[in-house]
Amino acid sequence: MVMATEALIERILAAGDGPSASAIDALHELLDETAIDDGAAPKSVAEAARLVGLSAHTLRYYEQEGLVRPARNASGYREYAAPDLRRLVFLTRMRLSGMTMTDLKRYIRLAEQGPGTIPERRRIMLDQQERIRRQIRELSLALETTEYKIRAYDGHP
Amino acid sequence: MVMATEALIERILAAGDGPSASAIDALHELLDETAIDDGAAPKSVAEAARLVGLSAHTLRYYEQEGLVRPARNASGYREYAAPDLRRLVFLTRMRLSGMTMTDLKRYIRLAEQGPGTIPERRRIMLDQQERIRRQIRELSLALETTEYKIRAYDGHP
DNA sequence: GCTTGCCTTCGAGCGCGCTCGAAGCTTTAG
DNA sequence: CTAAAGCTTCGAGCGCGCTCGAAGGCAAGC
Repeated sequence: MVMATEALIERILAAGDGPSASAIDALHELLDETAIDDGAAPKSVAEAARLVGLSAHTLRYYEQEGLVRPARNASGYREYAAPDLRRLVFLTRMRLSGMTMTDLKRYIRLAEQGPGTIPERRRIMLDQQERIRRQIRELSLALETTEYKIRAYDGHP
Repeated sequence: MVMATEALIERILAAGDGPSASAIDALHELLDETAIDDGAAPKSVAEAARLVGLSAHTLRYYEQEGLVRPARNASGYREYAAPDLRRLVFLTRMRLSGMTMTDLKRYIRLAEQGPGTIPERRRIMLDQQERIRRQIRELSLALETTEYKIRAYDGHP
């Protein structure tokens, strides 16, 4: 299963057209969350926003919703350290995959309650995984449809 | 490219867990739009809605937005014939793949203006195709993340 | 003839996830 | 010393795509 997925990703990435300029693509360099350097200086809200391709406004909103709790410096400015950034990457991926704010808030709340909530968190991830698979199936169908239309427009019978 | 995508779809579908009960899955039986029988009696709004997994309310809304124009019977009831149903399947797939109502309206308007608009329609489909590919890449990344979490929860080091 | 259920139009409402702007403090550059 | 850029909080607003409810017409079964 894991192998099938990795092969799939390879295929899709190979089928792409080189490095893209999309803000979202920043995440592609962060495939492994541990790629975020623990030793680096903490990031400001704008830097963190750039990292995950969201706006600073949105990051503040996420904090307000309890999804992330960056430390503050002496002036009250947010400081996103490595664990905060890793969490942001996680949050962004889950949001992009269609997980709702409600579910994400529930998940983070559980995560902050310690290991006792692991079974429930595991369940949430399994459900989300199923939703993602269904979405990929839907997208594949839509992709086929565009291919069909384009072929027709290009005069293929 | 087409081959790579089809191989991809096969993999994903093979990785699934058999027939699902999701309303959206109705579309999977309609992979080929020509699978809709031209000879069959036209469908009511509720039947058409069931076919594509939307609500009757939504179908009326689509009509109001000019996306589809079913005929009416003597009592003013909508009658979705085969071409209308095919269009509904197309619309639903495009919506599920994240195409906006605005773009879809533009596309349909062009389609109703005849073959002169084919270059522009082709362009729209190419853009949509690119968007779908990016989405699949994002979803693959999210899928990996869920797999990573689940493995961690299952105690894999 | 009456009930049941599906159909019609219309306009208003809504949930989600941001998104923005105002008013003010801090830091940096010149 | 000043200006510019970036940070803070707060509350309001918004765009999308439905979603719903009211008020009434039509068709079929008892």
